[in-house]
Amino acid sequence: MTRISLDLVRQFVLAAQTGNLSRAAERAHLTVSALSHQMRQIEQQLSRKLFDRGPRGVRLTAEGQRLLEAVAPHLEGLERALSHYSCRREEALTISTISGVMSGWLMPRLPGLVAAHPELELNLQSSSALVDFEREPVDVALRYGRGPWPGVESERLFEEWIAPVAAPALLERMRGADPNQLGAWPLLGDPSKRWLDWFAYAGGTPPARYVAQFDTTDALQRAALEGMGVALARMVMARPLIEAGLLRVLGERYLPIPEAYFLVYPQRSREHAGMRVFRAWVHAEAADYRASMAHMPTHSAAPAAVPEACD
Amino acid sequence: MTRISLDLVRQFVLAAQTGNLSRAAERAHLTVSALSHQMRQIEQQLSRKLFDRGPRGVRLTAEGQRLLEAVAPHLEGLERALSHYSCRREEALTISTISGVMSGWLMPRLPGLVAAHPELELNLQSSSALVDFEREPVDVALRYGRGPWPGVESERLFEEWIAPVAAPALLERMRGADPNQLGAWPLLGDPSKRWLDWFAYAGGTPPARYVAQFDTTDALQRAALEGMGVALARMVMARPLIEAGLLRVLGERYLPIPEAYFLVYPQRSREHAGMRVFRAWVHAEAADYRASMAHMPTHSAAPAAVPEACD
DNA sequence: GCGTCATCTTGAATGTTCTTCAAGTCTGGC
DNA sequence: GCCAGACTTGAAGAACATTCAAGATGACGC
Repeated sequence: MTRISLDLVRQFVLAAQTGNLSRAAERAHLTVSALSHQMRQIEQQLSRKLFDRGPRGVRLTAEGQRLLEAVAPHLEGLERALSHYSCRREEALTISTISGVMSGWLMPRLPGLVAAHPELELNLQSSSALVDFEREPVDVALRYGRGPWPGVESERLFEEWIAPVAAPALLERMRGADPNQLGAWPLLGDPSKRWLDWFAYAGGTPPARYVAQFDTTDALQRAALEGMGVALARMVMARPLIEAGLLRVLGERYLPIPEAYFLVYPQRSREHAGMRVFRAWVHAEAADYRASMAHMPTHSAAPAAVPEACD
Repeated sequence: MTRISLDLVRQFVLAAQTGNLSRAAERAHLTVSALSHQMRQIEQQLSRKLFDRGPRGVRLTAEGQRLLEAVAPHLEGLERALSHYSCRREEALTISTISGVMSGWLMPRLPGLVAAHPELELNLQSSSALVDFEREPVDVALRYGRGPWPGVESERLFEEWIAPVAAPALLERMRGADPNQLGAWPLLGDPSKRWLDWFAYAGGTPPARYVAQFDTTDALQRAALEGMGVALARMVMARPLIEAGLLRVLGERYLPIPEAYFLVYPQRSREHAGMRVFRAWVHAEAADYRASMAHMPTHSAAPAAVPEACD
């Protein structure tokens, strides 16, 4: 027995409840001819005559009535479930970024946006992988990398700097050590492998080994906060911690890296109600952030060997 | 928002419950590639990532899990409803014919078939319209007409005769009238308009008007039984009543007409389990019936003007 | 009985979607 | 590092869906 197409069943219910193929076809955005073919097809699949056709529309046969009663409640439940599921709140703007950027840059600034625009509804998501805008209900992402990326809009927001940071407790323990001779300090492995770049920039000898290796920036940062060692931190994430006194920068230098932060979104997001507001706000905040980072003592550094892109 | 295809939802549930696209594709009788495309499509339609793909199969994301839970019960209900509905009992042979033939010819003989073949399961349907074998779950029909009909097998069973019949009560009331002078009797209109043929065959003058007109043979027969008038009856239907004494033939003559009875069935019915048995039996019964009708006094008559075909 | 109208049907042509094929990617286990 | 299993991807071909145009049907009004 042939598998009955559920889409055909759906059309049958529509026709049955409308009682008129012409009107049902309109509702389905088809010609009456297409619907007529469909009804014939389902009758063939079921080997049953479901409608009596007449010049005043169609009437269900007894069997058609039975089928309608059997399937309509389930179909309704199914449609309702799908409707709930796929009904993204069009008014909520869905923003995605990695958790470090979320907590270190976006969240501290968001109260300003919410205060200025109470009508905005935001949906915030942390993710460690690049957003697939085709498959995921994300409207916009703050993405770290070298950009631009194909198929999406990529608007540069601000650069990134790295510097060695450590917890006050560690500094206390290493009281007599020279903060410019990092080779003698307990260093935490860098997920992005930038210690060599740092030593090339600042001079000195890299250590033969690190205290531990980490696969995410979050884990690295937590280890640094615990005083496990010196981390080569990204400023966008570390800066609030530094300003809070939870971490200290060793020395006075910051190394700019080729990666930057971008506002990334697919074409479809242009039409989103909150997109214009959010985008303008992010660019303004990024400009402020760039200005506040402008007093950093910097030199041009050689590009890092391995590019990394994260949302 | 695009309408979600229910057939895609069904495939999603299959893949989700199988937890492996390759095996699910086998179950769906597709290549894994087709299923992969489908899963991608539904993810796009819903703008959601439903699966995490891995080398050991697929795992539902949280959203995929939510969707599964939301739709699975309804889908199951729908599939069950459809399954019940479309599940013809393959072992039951569905036979259709008009009610007069059903009661006058088939039913009186069926006990013989059932006794000889207790394993047979029959589904009997009366219908006044020609069976549409494409749309209706009928395996075989006894059809009246001139045959053959396109798209189906048409096997001739036996001829048909007509004769004027009346109830004993009417005969009693018309005790002094000549049964060969029907023009003087109260005649019931014939649905097939054959009174003119009869008078051309038997002589005499048709009446200016009939007692009443009827749109079906059943109604005509009932009126005759009530003694309303003389009906021009078809023997296949009237004969049991005549043999029961409920109706009498006026005179000694029977007029053969061009229409006959056929066994009609679509190609697909050849494979039906009970078809061979039923078909052989019907042909044997038809042969017996033809033999029993062979002693009827008959002449060749002009063909009737309007052909009629009924199952 | 005839004409009109609304509705549905039908077959063929055209457009769209689905499936397969072939090549590729990814990951875990050895 | 290699291999196998599982899934992905784009293009080609197959299958299906829809439209178009002509036709059929039945109810209604004249």
